[in-house]
Amino acid sequence: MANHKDLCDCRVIHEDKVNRAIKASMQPDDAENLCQTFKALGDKTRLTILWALEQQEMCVCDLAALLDVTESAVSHQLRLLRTLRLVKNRREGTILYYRLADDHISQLIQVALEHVQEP
Amino acid sequence: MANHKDLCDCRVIHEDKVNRAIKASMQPDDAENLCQTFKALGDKTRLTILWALEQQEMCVCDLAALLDVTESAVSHQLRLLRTLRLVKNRREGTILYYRLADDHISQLIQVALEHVQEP
DNA sequence: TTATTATCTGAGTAATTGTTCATATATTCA
DNA sequence: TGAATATATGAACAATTACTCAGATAATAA
Repeated sequence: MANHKDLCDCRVIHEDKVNRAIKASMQPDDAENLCQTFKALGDKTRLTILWALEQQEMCVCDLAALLDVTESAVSHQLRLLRTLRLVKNRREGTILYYRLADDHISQLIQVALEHVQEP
Repeated sequence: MANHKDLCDCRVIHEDKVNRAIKASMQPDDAENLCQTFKALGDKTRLTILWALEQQEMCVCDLAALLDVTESAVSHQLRLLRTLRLVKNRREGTILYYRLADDHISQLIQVALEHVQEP
């Protein structure tokens, strides 16, 4: 992040704008979490997982079959998605069924879809 | 992506679920663009740029000052954001003022913020 | 035209990341 | 208890990526 104490080191055309932007900066924690969340969505495998889970809960090996990758790969990705609270699971015997954690994920995908489908 | 013709190669517990997920798959183009869009949002530099532009239009060198990186780095990132239609610019003399391309970007950040700030 | 300013671009590099493989854990059933 | 199944984990490798540096455009002003 910017070291805002020596702005003068670099060329600045509109110092007022820069200062306004600095004041409006996000909380570092929020910025970091936001970044991680979008990063999680920005991968084909994980996005496909989330899109599938939006319609129905699924287990690891079914997701692996859908994605045509190893179950290990899916498991690694699910751990990341769990950590970021994007998915939850429930156990039924030895099988873990994953589902979306809340409605925000659907919303994010929906808005982004609108964006990319815009003429 | 999955080669859906030889699902039998890998272990599947709920074939119906997998087939349903396959049927509900996104258009490959949409999936790709969606992925690129989220990937663009999933970077600290670009996210900071977008967050700043949500409040006011800014030029390259001001963004460089805000971020404390070279103008070249900002320019590279802005090119990516332009390609994905996340930002637009207008020229005033030699200066290019960048702004968000449409309201979707704000919405995406807003929803994601709600998610990460959830208790 | 030439000089200056603002931005862009290509190449090279260091850091990050997604995958597979091998192995470990956890739950169920005999 | 021990075997079988579903998932998780750690290490290692290949691919991607974000940055800096050096040099190229584009618009303005003298």
